[in-house]
Amino acid sequence: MNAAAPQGYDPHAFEPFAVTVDLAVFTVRESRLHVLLVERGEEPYKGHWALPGGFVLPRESAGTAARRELAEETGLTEDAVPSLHLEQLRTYSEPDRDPRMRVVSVAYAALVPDLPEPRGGGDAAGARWWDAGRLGPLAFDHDVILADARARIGAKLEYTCLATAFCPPEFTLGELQQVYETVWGVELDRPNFRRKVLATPGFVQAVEGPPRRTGGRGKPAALHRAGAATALHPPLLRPEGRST
Amino acid sequence: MNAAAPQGYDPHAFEPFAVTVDLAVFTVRESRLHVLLVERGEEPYKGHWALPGGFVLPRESAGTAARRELAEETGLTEDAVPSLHLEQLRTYSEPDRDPRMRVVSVAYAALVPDLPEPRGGGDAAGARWWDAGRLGPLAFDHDVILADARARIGAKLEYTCLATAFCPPEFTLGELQQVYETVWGVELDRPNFRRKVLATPGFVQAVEGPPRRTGGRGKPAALHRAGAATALHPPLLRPEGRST
DNA sequence: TAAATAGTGTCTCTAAGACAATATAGA
DNA sequence: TCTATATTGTCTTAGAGACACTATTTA
Repeated sequence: MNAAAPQGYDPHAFEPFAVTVDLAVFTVRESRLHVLLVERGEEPYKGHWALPGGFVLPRESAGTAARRELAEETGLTEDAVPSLHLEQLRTYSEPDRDPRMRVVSVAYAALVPDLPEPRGGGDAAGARWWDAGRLGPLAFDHDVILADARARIGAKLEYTCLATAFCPPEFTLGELQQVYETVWGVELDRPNFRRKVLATPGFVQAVEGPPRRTGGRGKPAALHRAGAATALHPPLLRPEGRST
Repeated sequence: MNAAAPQGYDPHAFEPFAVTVDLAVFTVRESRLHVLLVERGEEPYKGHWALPGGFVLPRESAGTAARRELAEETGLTEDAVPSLHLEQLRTYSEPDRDPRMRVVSVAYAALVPDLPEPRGGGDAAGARWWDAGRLGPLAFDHDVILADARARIGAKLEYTCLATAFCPPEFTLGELQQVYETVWGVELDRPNFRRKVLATPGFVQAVEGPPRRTGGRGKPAALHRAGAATALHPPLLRPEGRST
């Protein structure tokens, strides 16, 4: 953008680039990784499912557009959305990724706790959660975006405290472990997981009041909140470097 | 890009988005991290230094544009460029990041071995290497992009075999260690570094022929090539989690 | 009681950190 | 010789993996 424009370049003369955002919104539901998809009502890919997203408006950054879309698609209240984890993934710009026109899409990954089914605020009329392990082909290049998003999230669980973003404000260590096991597709040893989490300062903080909560019929578990730490040193490496 | 366009949206009616790439090209020179910058000859930021970059052409992907710019700016031959490490960093899209028009820029980081001063093939007339630790403010938001790029590269040295991308085809373990020390800004214990690198299958492979090379006046070191591995399991963590 | 989940303790082993000692070059 | 770099080896310690055992709930 600092180099001279190509000879004779005039931004208005070329077919312009459209810039959009696409969102891979993940949650953990019933021990399965789920992703929020919307059904396309128009060609191309009519009837296929796609990642939610939309145009970046003329005075918006891509990040702002992504947060706006996230609020619209999840139907969450204004004050709940800013606390959700949303991170830029990468940008997809193959010339023919959309047959209608030249569209460059900035992809984002969002992590949310288990939410009710979306009641579309905007375009999300046909939005629902899908088991990320049982998806047919998605519209456009969204299979690739989704795979990249899963890989990124799985990797970040190793060296960040991101897993708490999947949990409600108060959670048990068992629930936190479920997040790791679900995203990584492995089983972890409970005592060792517990030792690691508690040994990392700021990962979680115990909720002092002795209230406890049951997960079914065993012993109630102590509740925790997300701590202030964001990085995990040393990391919590997934067994054998499998990537699902 | 799947949601309906905003009411009355016509791609030609709005001020269009321009899409560019910006490159943070790094090398290690004389034990210092260097970055390739170009001097701006026009307003805005005339006389300031900036990351090399340019427009994404109508039939190009951003990745293709980045590789094209990398070839132009480094002045390398066609066959040398494809082997260089080039990775997408993230996209910068604040509405006012360029005062002239709406420009969305996809940033890339490139790692190259120590190269001669660039003799500009194209727009790179005023291109040169700068010590990344002694930079004045750059044009546009390029300080932010550069900082993000350094952080990413430093982090990736921990869990990938990327460091070899800074080295010539054959290198000594001391040179490889220099890469880590320079990028991280720390000193590492030589025997331990050596043990770790050699214990990671596929990180480096010894060059069998007993040719050796001197770095000054000590004992000559054995030569190695980059191996086939890309990931580092377990990672080579930087001491104390400092981020320079 | 049995079954299920939460939590504690312990042993082992890998690998990283510290650092001594040896090897081979140039000045 | 001395100095500088490369290379090998050893001791210690932090932390992960495996797993036995105890605690507290519901059925």
